[in-house]
Amino acid sequence: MNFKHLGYFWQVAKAGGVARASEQVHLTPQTLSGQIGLLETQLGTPLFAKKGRNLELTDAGRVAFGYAQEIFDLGSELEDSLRNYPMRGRLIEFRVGVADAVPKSIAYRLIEPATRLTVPVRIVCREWKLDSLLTELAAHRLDLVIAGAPIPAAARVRAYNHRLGDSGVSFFASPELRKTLKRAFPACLDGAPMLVPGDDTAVSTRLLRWLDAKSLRPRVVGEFDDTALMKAFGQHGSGVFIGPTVLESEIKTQYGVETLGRTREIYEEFFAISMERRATHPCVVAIHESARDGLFRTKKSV
Amino acid sequence: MNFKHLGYFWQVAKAGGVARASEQVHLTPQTLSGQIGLLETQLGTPLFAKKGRNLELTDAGRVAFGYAQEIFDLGSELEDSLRNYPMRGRLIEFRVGVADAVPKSIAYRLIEPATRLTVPVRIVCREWKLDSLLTELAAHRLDLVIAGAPIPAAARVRAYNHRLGDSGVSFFASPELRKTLKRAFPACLDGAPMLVPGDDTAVSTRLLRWLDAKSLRPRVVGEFDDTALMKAFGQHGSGVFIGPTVLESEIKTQYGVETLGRTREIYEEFFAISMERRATHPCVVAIHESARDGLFRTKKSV
DNA sequence: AATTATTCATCGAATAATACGAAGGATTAT
DNA sequence: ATAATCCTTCGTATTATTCGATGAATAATT
Repeated sequence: MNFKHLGYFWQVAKAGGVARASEQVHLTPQTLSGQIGLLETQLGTPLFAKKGRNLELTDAGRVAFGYAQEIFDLGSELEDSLRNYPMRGRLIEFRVGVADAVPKSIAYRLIEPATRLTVPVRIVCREWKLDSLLTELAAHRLDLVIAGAPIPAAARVRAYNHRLGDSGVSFFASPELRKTLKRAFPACLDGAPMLVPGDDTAVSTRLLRWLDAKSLRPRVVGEFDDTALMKAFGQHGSGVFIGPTVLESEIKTQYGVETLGRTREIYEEFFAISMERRATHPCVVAIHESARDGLFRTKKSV
Repeated sequence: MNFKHLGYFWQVAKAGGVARASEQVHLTPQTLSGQIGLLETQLGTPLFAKKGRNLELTDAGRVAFGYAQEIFDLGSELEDSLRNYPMRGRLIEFRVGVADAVPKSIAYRLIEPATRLTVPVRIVCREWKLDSLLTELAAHRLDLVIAGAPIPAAARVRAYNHRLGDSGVSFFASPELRKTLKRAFPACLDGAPMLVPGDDTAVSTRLLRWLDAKSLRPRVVGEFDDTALMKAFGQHGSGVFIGPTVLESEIKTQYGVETLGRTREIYEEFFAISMERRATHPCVVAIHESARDGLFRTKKSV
């Protein structure tokens, strides 16, 4: 794939003709025509067809143009990102927002790779409702937002989602509460006291739908926006609660609770939301790389 | 942005050194070294740092590598797509699946551009539950799936979502039913008979949450997987029903119903799901292009 | 129907980018 | 210490690209 040829093709397609493009690029028409010809023979299919005295993209040309558009957009984005890159040795600030529905321990695991850069980093962590964080992100007062759901379409913000990972959920109960449950999982949930996440979270929707599908009707004794608070109530036996399976052993030891069961039919997803299509901030790059390499898979879980 | 330089940088980063890369690319080390040096001066930041007698990516280098990876992936994907492109003149088959929750008229508007290619096209339309369609897609028996929601994470299919557009929803009622409603919108919905979409659709979740937030409690007299059937019931006054605002005038004339009101707080989204990250099938390209150019915005609506 | 102004395609000559060999500095292994 | 790797710098040779001139096709104008 010769990217120089592709670049000329892209310019000509944008300009709508060899002549117009040649002015913009400061090259002669015959150069462009020749280079595009080379690209066409290399790809084995014509990209332009004559329409009157103008050129028009063929269907294959339209496919190629779509790719070219994306490729050169990425190229100039790369240039922008690195042109004024922070000098090495200077302190880098990384401002990250965490939606309050995301478990703290998950947030830590996701963000932690950002602290392991070669350059010194100062992390500024902000926790809030997702829509407030997105506003801050749009105003460039945040570099990244960690959330449990992609950007809602209602929030008219031009930002990009990057799926970092997911996890099934486990059901937990304090030892005393567990003794009161007679039946096996998941039947034991029917009529059991239960703590659920706030109703504007994705996982609460999935949980309620799952319970409904299984005809299980627990008594909902509490609804929490903050999962840490929910676990604290659960620790003292207020009710059964759920948490990501990847944190199962951690939750058990930290809160002294036991696992009732687990399912992959309910799941939590985690997203990094940023203004650029691709990461430019070194900390964001580190987070993405780490997530891609199986943040959760490496641990013995799921 | 010199893509040749970037390509060498990419090769060297992958191979983990100039020497190893030089063997794979059949070039001498000093060539690679020099070309990368040019890239670095052009970008104004070093991409590699010496680590012992080896090279290591700098933070900026990692950013660049991420971009390069994506760029060259796209490049080879483009080559694959066009290398054995269907000969022009031959009949092209386009197999598209439509999730049954998507309104027919929306599906038509989304798919219609695919029929306007220069080459003759035969469209094979399949309508079914989303998960069945995704299975067909994964088996390459479908080229594209049109759905009202992105791929659920539960469906472990490697596919790509492309958001085609969205619309707010309008509330409709037959003239007779409307006369029985005394209050203004949206208060009139309280206690009114209502027809709702099936409970596994995204819009039904948003509708119920919206009603709940406004403390409106309609009598749900019917639940429909197929929106066309829902509208048929609504036509005869069985209950209030919703539809995308972009179809408002069409629904009014076709079913002889009247608009109670509309909101953007409830919305429907439409997605094209395909196996490739970018479209290669000419029909898919046409659909994407048309959607990007504002499929809904051009019509007088929203 | 002939004219004019576009447009793209083709051909050798000029130019700029790229690749290589030789030599040198730096780091690790023997 | 000495050899083996590895990356870099320099000057030159090769290659690919670009250009001007020319020809052929198309569509609007006279």
